[in-house]
Amino acid sequence: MLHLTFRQLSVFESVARNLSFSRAAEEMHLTQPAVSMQIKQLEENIGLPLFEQLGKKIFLTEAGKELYHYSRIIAQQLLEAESVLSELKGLERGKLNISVVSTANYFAPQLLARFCTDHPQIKVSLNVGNRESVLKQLHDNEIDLAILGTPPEGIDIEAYPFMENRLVIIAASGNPLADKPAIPASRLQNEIFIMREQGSGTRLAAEKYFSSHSVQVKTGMEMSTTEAVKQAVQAGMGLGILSLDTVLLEVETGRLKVLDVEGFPIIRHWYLVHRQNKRLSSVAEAFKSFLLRQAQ
Amino acid sequence: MLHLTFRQLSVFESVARNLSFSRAAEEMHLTQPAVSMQIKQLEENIGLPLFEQLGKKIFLTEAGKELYHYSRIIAQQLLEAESVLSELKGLERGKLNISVVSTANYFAPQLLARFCTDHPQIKVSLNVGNRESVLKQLHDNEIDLAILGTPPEGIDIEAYPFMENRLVIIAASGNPLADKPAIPASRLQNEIFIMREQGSGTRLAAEKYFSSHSVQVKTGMEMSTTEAVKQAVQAGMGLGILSLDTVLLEVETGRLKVLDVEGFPIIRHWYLVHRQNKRLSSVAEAFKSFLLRQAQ
DNA sequence: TGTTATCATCATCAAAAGCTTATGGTATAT
DNA sequence: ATATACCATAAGCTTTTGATGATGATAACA
Repeated sequence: MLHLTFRQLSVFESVARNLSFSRAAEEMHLTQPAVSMQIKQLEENIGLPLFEQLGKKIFLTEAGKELYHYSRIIAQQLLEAESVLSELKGLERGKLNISVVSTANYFAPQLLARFCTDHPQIKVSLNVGNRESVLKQLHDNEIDLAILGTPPEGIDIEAYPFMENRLVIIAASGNPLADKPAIPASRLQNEIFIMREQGSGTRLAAEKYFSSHSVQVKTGMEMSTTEAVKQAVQAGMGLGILSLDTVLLEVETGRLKVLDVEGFPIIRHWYLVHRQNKRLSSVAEAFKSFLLRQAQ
Repeated sequence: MLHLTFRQLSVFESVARNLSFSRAAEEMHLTQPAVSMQIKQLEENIGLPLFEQLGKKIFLTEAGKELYHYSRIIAQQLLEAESVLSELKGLERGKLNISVVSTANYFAPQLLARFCTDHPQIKVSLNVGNRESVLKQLHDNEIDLAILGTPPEGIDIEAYPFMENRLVIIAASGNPLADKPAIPASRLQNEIFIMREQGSGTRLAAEKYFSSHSVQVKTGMEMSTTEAVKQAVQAGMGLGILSLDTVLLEVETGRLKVLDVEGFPIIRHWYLVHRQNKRLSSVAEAFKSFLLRQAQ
């Protein structure tokens, strides 16, 4: 196996370029014997002469020419690596791997878009999934950051709230409760609620509300997506509890109504989450502080 | 400037491939702390973490992935360089730069062809020129070897005779001297000779012959090429003195006759020549000994 | 012919590179 | 809860590396 050193190669490159040991020595701020020694060692390593001296002049041997070729390629690659890495050090380049729960998909893209405008060279990989799959990705270290409505229990996690997550009760615009002010919790007794599936953060919060207000509601209908809940509510099949963020558009256009129920909106938060001890890339770090600035 | 070592890179490559410090240590016959230290130094050099540890597992950071990419390219180039150089060490590859004086062009190609048959991978650059230009190339170190009829005077040269160079007097087939046996030197008195230009080795030898045999000949016609001399002689314009090697074909077909003159053929030699202290490539060395074997 | 430019060699020294062993911390698995 | 698998860190040692300055040899140059 060839055991060269970068030092040897770069000295060699200089000598080959200048076709002079002395010039190379000057260029590298060395004495001439130092250069001679490096070249000698290199030649011993390789087992072939690289230069030949005829009179005052030196020439590259065939082997020297070949090595010069490779040493330039290698130097080139090193330079390139250096520049890529130093870009990575700053914020000029890099990739942000982030996953968000599907509910967050209603606002996360805008946030990312704003971030990308500030850092145009950055690549983003945004994953949308249900809570479970996002947590798995986090655990498998496939992503740098995640956005969740409820930080997971595991101690291995750091979670930062960065935005309010207002849960509201929505109804179709034709619902009798629509536009009624100050609806008491008890009025919800026996109402039909379209819910997300078991395990969703929103659902947990809703159930906590119902039990703490001692209200029994009918929760037979389970939808696996927020969109399905909205559709069902809009069709008048019952009431829904959702993040305000996910229904902004429908409320604005009057297709859905937000009910003014006692104890609502339930104010929760969106959390930016990453594994503890995770060494965030500078990009991820930047996005994190970008989001946390939003918190104020 | 990035100051990496190949050691660091190769250890890094192993760790990145195994995604384990301990496996890499085994693979490289090192202890695990040794690996840790190499990686740590590498990370310090670069200024970025290359791995992150989450629990038992380690992962490449973004920077690590980039560096892995480059380290593989560089390793690849090194391997390639290694193989090219080791081929150069043997006789599998390489280039032979040789120049011959134009006269030698009548036999040099055959010699080269035979040599190439034995070493098919070798590239040959054959240059044909007059003596002056060949000597200049030798001096400028543009060629490894040269073939000359007369070794130059300079002390800076090594010359090896390897083949007889018989100078003969030729005449057109209709010449009255043709086929006469044992022509005395005096018979040449006042004959017209077609000669090569001043400075050619052949001409020098011829003039030496004439003066030592006290013969005056007419040497008005100077030709700059051997071919021109042959044509002129064939046309009956006079006699010529040339290397036997250059007229073999014409003698065989009867177009030219070799005269049986006293003191002829003048036996000289073809010389293989290179600069003193020249570090011959293994190919050149091989060709040299190939030619010298011909000498026997 | 002497002067100059250029590379090789030698003796010597300081710095660093590179290891190993021992030990410690932490997350995972049992 | 304990054991295990991993990596980090520290101390100490040897070897290698990289340089320097002095000196020498040789070929080109003037």
